Amino acid sequence: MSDDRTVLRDEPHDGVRWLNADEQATWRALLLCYQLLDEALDRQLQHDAGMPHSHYAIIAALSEAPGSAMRMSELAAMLRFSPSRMTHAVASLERKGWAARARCPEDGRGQFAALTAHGRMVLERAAPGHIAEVRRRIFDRLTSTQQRQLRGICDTILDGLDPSSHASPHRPTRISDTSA
Amino acid sequence: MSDDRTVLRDEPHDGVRWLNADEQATWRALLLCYQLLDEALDRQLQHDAGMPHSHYAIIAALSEAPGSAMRMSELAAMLRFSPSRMTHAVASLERKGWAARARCPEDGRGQFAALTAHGRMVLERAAPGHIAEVRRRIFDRLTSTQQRQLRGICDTILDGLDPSSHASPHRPTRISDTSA
DNA sequence: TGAATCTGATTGAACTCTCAACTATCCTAG
DNA sequence: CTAGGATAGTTGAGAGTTCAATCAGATTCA
Repeated sequence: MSDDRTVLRDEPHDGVRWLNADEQATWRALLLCYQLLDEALDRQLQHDAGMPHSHYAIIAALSEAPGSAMRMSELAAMLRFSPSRMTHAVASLERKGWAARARCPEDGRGQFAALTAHGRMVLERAAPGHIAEVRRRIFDRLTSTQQRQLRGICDTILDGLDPSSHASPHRPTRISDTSA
Repeated sequence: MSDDRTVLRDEPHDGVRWLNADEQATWRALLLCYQLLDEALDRQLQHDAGMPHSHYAIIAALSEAPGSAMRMSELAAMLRFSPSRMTHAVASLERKGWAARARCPEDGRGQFAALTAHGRMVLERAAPGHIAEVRRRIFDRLTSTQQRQLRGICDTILDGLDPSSHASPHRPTRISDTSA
C-alpha cells in the first residue's frame, strides 16, 4: 500500500507486449482527444439545442431520408446503434415531438421513424451551431495534409473494427452528415 | 414531409461555413472510429474485467501514485473528470472493494482515494487483456509514420480543447497509462 | 472574532446506454 | 397448414454521466 512503483511493468506478460513510451504517449493523447472532443460536442448540442449528439445524428439522418422517414433497423444499421438504443432514443424524440413512429405496411413487425415538422425545425436551428463547433474544434485547426492523414488513419482503424465500413466511397453526401 | 431533399444545404447559413465533401467524409470516419473504438474497448473491459473503461483509468492512475492513493480532486484533474463523476465512480469502486476513501488530515474537506490490495489484483488481471485490445485495434494496424501523424493531430486538436494539455512531454511514463 | 466567500467533495434526479429477456410477425420445411 | 426458427422491435432493470443544489471545512478581511 505504500509502494510507489507501479505493479505493471513494461515487459511482456501473459503473452502481451506492453506499449512503449511513444505508443503510450500517443494513446494517452488519443484518449484525451476523444474524451474532450466528445464532451465539447455533446455539451454544445445539449446546451444550445437540448439534445445529445446521438439524437442529433438521428434527426440529421432522418432529414436526409426519402420522406424524412426510415425503418428503425435501417437507421440503427446506418448509425451503428443497437436496436435497443435506437428504440429508446426514438422514443425520447417522440416524447419531445421531434419524431413519430408508424407501423410498416409491408412488414407487420417493422416500424418507421419519421421526422416531424417540429423536429425538422429543431434540426435546422441546431445545425449551424453544431457545425460551427466541429469546424472550430477540428477542421479549422488541421492543415489539409493533416486532414488527409487523419482520414487515412481512421480508415485503417475502421478496417479492423467495422467490416462494413469500406462504406460510402462515392455516395453523394449531404451536409447534415456532420452527424453520428 | 414527403420531401426527399435535405433541409440543410452546403451554403453558408447563419454565418457558418458548412463542411465540404472531403471534410464530411473525414468527420464521418472520425466519428465512426471514435464510436466503434470506444465500444470495443469498453466491451472488452466490461466483459473480461467487469468494469467500464473509466474505472480502469482510475485504478490504473491510483496504482501509479505514491502510496497508491490520490486526492479526489487530483485524480479528477488528471483524468479530466468532473468532481461529481469522480465521486460516483470511486463510490462504485468502493462498493466492489477495489478502492477505499479516507479523510485528508491536512484539509478536513479533502478525501483520499486509495487502491486496495484487491483492487490492485483486479488491475493486474485486467491490464493484459486491455493492452492487447489497444494494440490490436490501433498500434498493430498503424505504421510508425501514421502513429507519428496521429500524435501530431491529437496534439493539435488538444491545443484547442485543453489548455493544460501540452502535457507530459518528458514525464517518465508508466505502462498502465494505457488508461483514461 | 465573525461574516462572507471560496473550495473539496457529495447528493439526488434526470437521462442515456447496455444487456438480457420478451413479444409479435414473417418465413420455411415438412 | 403448421411447427420451428429467424427477424423487427420493445421492455425493464442496472449502471454511468451530467447538472444543479448542497454541505462542510478553509480562507479572507474588516
